[in-house]
Amino acid sequence: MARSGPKLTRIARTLGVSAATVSNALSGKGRVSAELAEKIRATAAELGYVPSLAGRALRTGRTAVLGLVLPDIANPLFPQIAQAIELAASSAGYGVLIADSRGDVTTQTKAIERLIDRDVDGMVIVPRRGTRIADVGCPVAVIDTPSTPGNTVAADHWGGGRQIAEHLRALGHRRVLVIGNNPASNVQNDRIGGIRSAFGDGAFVEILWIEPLEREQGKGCPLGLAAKVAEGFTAFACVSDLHALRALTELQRAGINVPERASVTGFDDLIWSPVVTPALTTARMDMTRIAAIAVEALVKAIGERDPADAGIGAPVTAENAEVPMQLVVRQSSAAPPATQFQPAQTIANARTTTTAKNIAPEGEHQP
Amino acid sequence: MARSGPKLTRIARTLGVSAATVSNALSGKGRVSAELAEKIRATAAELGYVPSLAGRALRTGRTAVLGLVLPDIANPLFPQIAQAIELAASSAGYGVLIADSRGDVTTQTKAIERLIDRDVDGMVIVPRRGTRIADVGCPVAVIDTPSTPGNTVAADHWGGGRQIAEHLRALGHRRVLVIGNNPASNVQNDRIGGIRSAFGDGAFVEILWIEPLEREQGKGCPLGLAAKVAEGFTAFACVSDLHALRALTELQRAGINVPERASVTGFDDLIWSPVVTPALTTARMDMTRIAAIAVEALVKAIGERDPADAGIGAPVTAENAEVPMQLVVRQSSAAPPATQFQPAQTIANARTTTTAKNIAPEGEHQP
DNA sequence: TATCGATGATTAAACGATTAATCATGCGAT
DNA sequence: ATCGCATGATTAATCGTTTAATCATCGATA
Repeated sequence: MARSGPKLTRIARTLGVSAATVSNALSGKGRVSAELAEKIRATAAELGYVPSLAGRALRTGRTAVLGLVLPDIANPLFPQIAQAIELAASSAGYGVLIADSRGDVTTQTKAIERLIDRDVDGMVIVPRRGTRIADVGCPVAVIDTPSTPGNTVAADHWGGGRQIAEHLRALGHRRVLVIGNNPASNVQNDRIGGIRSAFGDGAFVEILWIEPLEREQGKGCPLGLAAKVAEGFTAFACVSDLHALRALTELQRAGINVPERASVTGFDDLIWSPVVTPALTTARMDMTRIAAIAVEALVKAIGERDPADAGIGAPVTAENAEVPMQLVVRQSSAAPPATQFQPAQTIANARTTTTAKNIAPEGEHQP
Repeated sequence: MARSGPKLTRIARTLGVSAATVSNALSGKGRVSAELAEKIRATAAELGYVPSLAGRALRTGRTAVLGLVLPDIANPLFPQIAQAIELAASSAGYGVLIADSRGDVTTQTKAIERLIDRDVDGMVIVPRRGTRIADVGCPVAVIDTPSTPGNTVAADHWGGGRQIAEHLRALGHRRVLVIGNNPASNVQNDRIGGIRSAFGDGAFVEILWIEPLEREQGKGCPLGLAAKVAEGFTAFACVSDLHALRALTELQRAGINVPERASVTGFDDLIWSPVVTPALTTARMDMTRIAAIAVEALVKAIGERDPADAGIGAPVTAENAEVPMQLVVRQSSAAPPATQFQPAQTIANARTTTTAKNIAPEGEHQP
C-alpha cells in the first residue's frame, strides 16, 4: 500500500535542506552539524516519518526481512519458536516472513525458494529430521541440536535428557521406557542419548518408537503401556510432551494411576503440560534465548556480507551454540511403587492393594 | 540481499528490445506482438528471471505482503491458522509477515503499526476477545465469528455448538456441563449459544468458566469435575480441545472412565485430539477454506484500492462469511451410564459395579 | 496521394531512499 | 595574500520496475 507518512524530501523541504542531508542526519553516516542533525531528527519525529522500506531495499539491497522456515507448522512447538523469533527479529528491526513446508521436503525447498525470491536478508531454519540445508544464497541460522554439524544454536537436548533421567533416577526408577517418535530425528536421538547416559548401567532402559509402530498398527494406535507396567517398567520418559500426553492418558485409561504406579515425563513444556492432571514433569527450552542468539548471529552475518554478492549461504555460527534446558518438575513424576521388583503377575494385580501416596511437587494451582 | 538472478534490462538486452517491452510482455498489459511476447516469456523463464519485489513495490506501491496478526501466538490453534493463511497467501502470490502480540493489547497495537510501517498490502486479524480493530489504513480481513460485526469470514461456531449438542443429545445426555474459558470471548459465546440452543428445554445445561475460577484458585487448579459427576452430570462439553484435555485427565485421575461414565467433547481438533486415550470427539473448523476466503477477499480489496490513497481501512467483506464446522466423533463420547438419574450417592459408588461397554466409533487406530 | 487509425515498440519519467562525488566556506599556516 | 584542509551541505546517479506519452510504420480509406 501507499505510505501515508511523509517522505524524505518532505522533511528536507520543510527545513530547507537537501534530502541527502536528511538521510545522513537520520542514519548518522555523512557529515552533518550536530544542531542541524538534531533539528532534523526532531521534525522527522514530529511529522511521524517512517522510511520506505521499498525505497531503501532497492538502493541498499537489504529488505530487513528474515525468513522463518519450519519443518511443519503444525508442530505444537511452533508457537513458541515463532513467538521468540518474531520478538528477537522485531527488536533488531527485522520482519519475519513465514514459510511453511507442511512436513514435505520438496514443499520445503519451494518455500525456501519463495523466500529467496522475496529477497529475505537471511533465514532461520528449524530443519526436519535429517534434512540437509542446501546452499540458499543468504545467511542461514540453523536451530537443530548442538551435535548436528552446521547447527547455529539450539537447546542442549542431551543435557535436558540427562536432567530428566537424573530426576527419575533420584526418585528410584530403574526400569524406564523411553518413548520417541522417529529414530531419524537428531533432536530426539540427543534427548534419548542424554537419558541413557545419565541412567548408565544401573538401570534398564528400553526404547519405543512410535512412528514405525503406527505404520504397522495405524495412527493413534495404543502403545501397549499397561503391558509394559506389568513387565515392571515404572517410568515412561517421552521425548515430547505430545507423547507424554498420549502415554499419560493411555495409562490412566488402563486404570494405572500416574504418578503413583508409573511416572511420565515429557519435553518442551507445551501448552497443555501445566493444566492436565497430573501436570507434566518436563524439560523446557529457553526459546527466547535461542531465538535471540540465532537472530543476533544472522544480523551480524548480514552486516558483514557484501550486498552485491549472492554468494553461497553457509550456516552462520554463534558464540554460545548450546543453551541449557530447564527441568520442570510437576505432578506426573514420583517415586516408583514399593512393589516394583515383584513378578509381573503380582504387579498386575497390585492396583487394589497399593495405597496412593499423594505427593505434590511444584504445584501451580495453589493460590 | 542482492538478487542473484538477471534483471529486466538483461532480458531486454539479450533480445535487443527495450525494458518496457519486456515488462509489458510479462505482465500482459501494454501492446506487444504475440510472437515477441512468447519469445520474451521463453527467455525470461530460461534465464530464471524473478522480478525484484523491491523495485516493483517502489513503483507500484504494492509490496505483495500480507500481515498476520494473532492475539496470542501461543494459542494452540495458531499452527492451523498460520499454515492455512500462508498457503492461501502464497498461492495468491503474497508473502505473510507475522505479528505477535503476546496476548497484550498495546503490544498488538505496536505489532500492527510495525506491519503498517512495512507497507503490507493488507492484513488478516484474528482478534482477541472483544478487541476492536482500529482503522489501520489498509484492507483488513477479520476472522472471528459470524455474529461479530466487522467479521469477514469465520467458522460457524454456533452451528458447531449445535452439532456437538445434537450428538450428545442423541446419545442420551440430559445433564451437561459446558466448560468455557472466558465469558468475553465472542467465539466461545457463540459455541456455547449453539450448544444451549440445540439442547433446548429438555436438558439441564450449566456453564463453568475457567478463567474466573483460576483467578481465585490459581492456574491449573482442579475444576471439580468428579463432584459434578456426583451431581449427575454425564457430559462435559468444552469450548476447546485444550479444556477437553484438562477435563479428560482430571476425570481419569479421579477414576471416572471416559466415555463410559462421562462423555467429554472439545472444539478445534487440535493436534493431540486423535492420539490421546480416549481420542477426543470434537468439532473442526475448515481453516483452509476460511483462510482462502479471507485472503481472496483481501486480495480483491487490494486490487480495487487506489494505491495512492492511504484511506481508512475498513474490514473487507466476503461472500460466504460462514464456513460450517465438521463434527468429528471419536471415543470420548458415548451414551451416559444407565445409572444416570439415580441419587448422587449411588452414582459416586457406581464405579466398581458398572461394566465398561467398549464402544469404538471412528477408530483411527485400526490398521 | 494525403490522411487517419491501429498496431507495435521505444523513451523517459517516476517511485523513495542512499551515497559517492562535488562544491562552498571559513580558518590557520605559510 | 594564498594555499591547503577540514567541515558542512548539495548534486546527481543509482537501485529495478512500471507506465504514460511518444514515435514509427503500414494498410486502408477518402
